[in-house]
This record gives sequence, C-alpha cells and structure tokens, in this order.
Amino acid sequence: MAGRGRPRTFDPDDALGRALDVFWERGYEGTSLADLAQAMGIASASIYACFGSKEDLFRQVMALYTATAGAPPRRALTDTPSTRTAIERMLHATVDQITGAESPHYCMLVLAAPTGAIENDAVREFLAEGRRGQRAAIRARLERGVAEGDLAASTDLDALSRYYATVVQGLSIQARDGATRDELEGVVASAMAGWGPLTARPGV
Amino acid sequence: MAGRGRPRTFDPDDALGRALDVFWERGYEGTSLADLAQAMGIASASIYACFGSKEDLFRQVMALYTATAGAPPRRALTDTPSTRTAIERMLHATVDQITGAESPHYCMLVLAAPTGAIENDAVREFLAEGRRGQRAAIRARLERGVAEGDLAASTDLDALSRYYATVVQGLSIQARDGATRDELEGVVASAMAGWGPLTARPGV
DNA sequence: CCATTTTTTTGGTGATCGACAAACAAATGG
DNA sequence: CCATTTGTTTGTCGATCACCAAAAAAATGG
Repeated sequence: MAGRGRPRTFDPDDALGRALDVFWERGYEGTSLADLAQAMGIASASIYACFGSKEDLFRQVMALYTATAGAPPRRALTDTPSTRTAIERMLHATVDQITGAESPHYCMLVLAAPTGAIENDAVREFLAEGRRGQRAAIRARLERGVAEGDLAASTDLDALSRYYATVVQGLSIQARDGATRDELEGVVASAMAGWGPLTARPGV
Repeated sequence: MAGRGRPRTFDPDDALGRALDVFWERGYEGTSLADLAQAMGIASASIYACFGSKEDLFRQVMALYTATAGAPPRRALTDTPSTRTAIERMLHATVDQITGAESPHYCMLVLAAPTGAIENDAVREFLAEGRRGQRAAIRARLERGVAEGDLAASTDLDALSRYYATVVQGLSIQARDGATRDELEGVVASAMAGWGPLTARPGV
C-alpha cells in the first residue's frame, strides 16, 4: 500500500481545516491563493495538485464546514421530539455557533459570497443552494410535526419555514455587527413569540 | 460663475447613478474600476479626478442609495401614527424595495460587502455603521411609541428592535435566493404575528 | 542500480487590480 | 492673443490575481 511516488509532506485534512479558517475570515473572493498557501503551509502548486482550483478547494472547505459547524443546528432540528422546541433549539444552536470565540461571527453559508464578480457566479449559486437546503430542512421538520400530530395540518409550512430561515440568516448579520450572545438570545425569544399565533388552528 | 477651466463632459449625478447600478450588481469588491469606467462612460482617470478613490466613490454611491432606495422604509417608520403599523409598513416597504424589477434583489447596506479582504475593512465598518443605524431608527420609533402611550413601557425595546432589524436583514438573503414578493409578504406577516405577545404588558 | 510514480520546489504565465503622471484640450480672465 | 485653470486622454505604474510548466526530490517495484 501507501502508493508509489513521493509521499505528501502535509496532512490534507489539516490543510483543509486551515483553508477553512482563512475562507471563514475573509470570504471567498477576499481570500487569495497566496493567503491560502501561507495558512496551509504549502506552495500554491501543491494546492492545485491536491485540491484542484480555488473553487474546488472552497467546495471541499464548505463540505467540511457543513459537517462540523453546521452539525449542531441540524441535529437540534432532527433530534428534538417537540416541533416547537426543535425550532427553538435550532435557533439557539445557530446563535451558539455564530458567537463562538474560536471563529468569525457569522455563518459562511450566508456571508462567504453573497455578492461579487460575475465570474464567481457558480460559487454564489453553490452557496444559495446550501441556503435553500437550510430552509428545506426546516420545512421537512415542520412536515414531520404535522405528520406526528404535533402541528395543525392547516399550518402554512411555506411561510413558517421561510420565516425561520429568514431569522437564521438575519442572525449572521447581527452577529457580524457585534451583537452579543445574550442579545441574539433575545432575538430568538422574540422570533419564537409568534409560534402560538402562527401554528394555531384557524377558526377553531 | 461656472468656473474657469474646461467644462465637464459628463453629469456627475448621472455618473454616480450608473456607478450605483454597478456596485449594486456586483458588490464593492466585485466591482472593478474598469467596470465602473465603462458603465459611467468615462475614463478611470476622470473618476479619480471627480470622485476620488474607489472607496470615496462607493461612499458617495451609498449616500445616493440611502437617499433613494432607503427612503420608503424610513418614511414608513416615521410617517405612520400607529407603532405596530409603522413597523409593518417598514417591512412591507423593504420587501417592495428588494423585489423590484429595476434593481438587484437585496439591500446594499446588508450584502454589498459583508466579508472580504482585510484591506477593505474600512468599507465593511462603514456599512456596519449604516446597519446599526437601521436598528437605531427602529428603536427610536419604538421609543416614540412608548412616549405616545402606544406601547407598554415595560416592552423590551432592545430585543424588539434587534428582532425586527434581524428580519429586515434576513429578507435580503431570501430575496437574493429567489424568494418572490408574495413569499416575503408571508415572512413579514409571520414576523408580525409575534407583535401581540411581545408588546403585551407582562403580568397584567 | 534503475525505471517509474508522485509530490515538491522553483519560477514565471498573461491578465487584471487600483491608482496616477504627463500630455493634450477647452474653457475663462485679462 | 495669451496666461491660467480645469478636465480629458493616453499610457503605464508596481502589485497582485489565479494558475501552471519544468525540474528536482523522494518514495516504490523490479
């Protein structure tokens, strides 16, 4: 085993983690290959040999990001029995994530590349697809609530899921602007205040 | 009057409007001076002579943006007697603004430069300051509601203003991802559903 | 030892970035 | 007509962009 040629002098997983740090701090377009090469401790030619283009590397970085930073909110959504509590815990997990001391205060899916040069359209669409996935996950959880009799069948799942997706994404802007964890908990509490009116059986 | 030297061959206000279009489409870092020069119909040297650096131009563009695109939500906030209706109309005006056919579907204050290279920190802070102004305007309107007896004095104005600012900013992501006007109206309605619980006098 | 395979190192590609200097053009004041 | 002032045109600056070719290095199989 172990292949034939010259062995790698770096750990690709470790290098990917360092690339994540840089992309997280500066966004997609704000990060240059020189930045990446320095942070990853390898020459840019090695980046191309191991990860492909800058865009390829970014997609692999986002896969790592989704698997790590994205896990807690996703788990809160699926692992909580009560639908209402599932949404609430998902929001709290999001706040936790974007106010941590270890990393920049925003969700990469939301702010790593919302605008930019035309040539990077594919990257923006890639992230937009991820965000649509966020909303789809929320909607799926609400559907499950209806199926389990936890939520009135008359609930407007489109509106409700989009509403909470909007809050999740707005939180990143707030955190980026310096809002504290406590302040964002207040936002979450406010966002949950509408749960009763929004899920009540109409006309009953 | 009319100065001494050679007269300008272009209208600065018109050129500023064209610069706004480009910055709006591609964000701050995604827009190059070549893009601007072409859209404004003048050489880049003329841009420097008339507007200063790229950053200077962007600040003037944002002043124009705030005065035009930013006016309807701002007016809805101040010109509506009922506090609740003022917030609601502000949200509707925002949805109107970011789903218009004439311009990209997002608020520049929110998405023109949320992340990017370190050298553009000043621009990001400039926009962050504008966003904090958004929330301050909402808060000021709520304070007025309290002063006018329209809102219970016990209302948590910090949390409430931050909550609606979060929704306003989240709407830009939703619109950018293709949400229709009707879908965003549903988000606004959902966001307003919490108004009653959030403004009720506690323990009464 | 040698051929093969794979990675690293080195160095540089053309393109584009924001910004500006110098030369030229068009107006006014005298 | 001429000096002055201001704007435009032209050309280009050094830096940086994403990307890659060529050569050298380090492993394996025979």
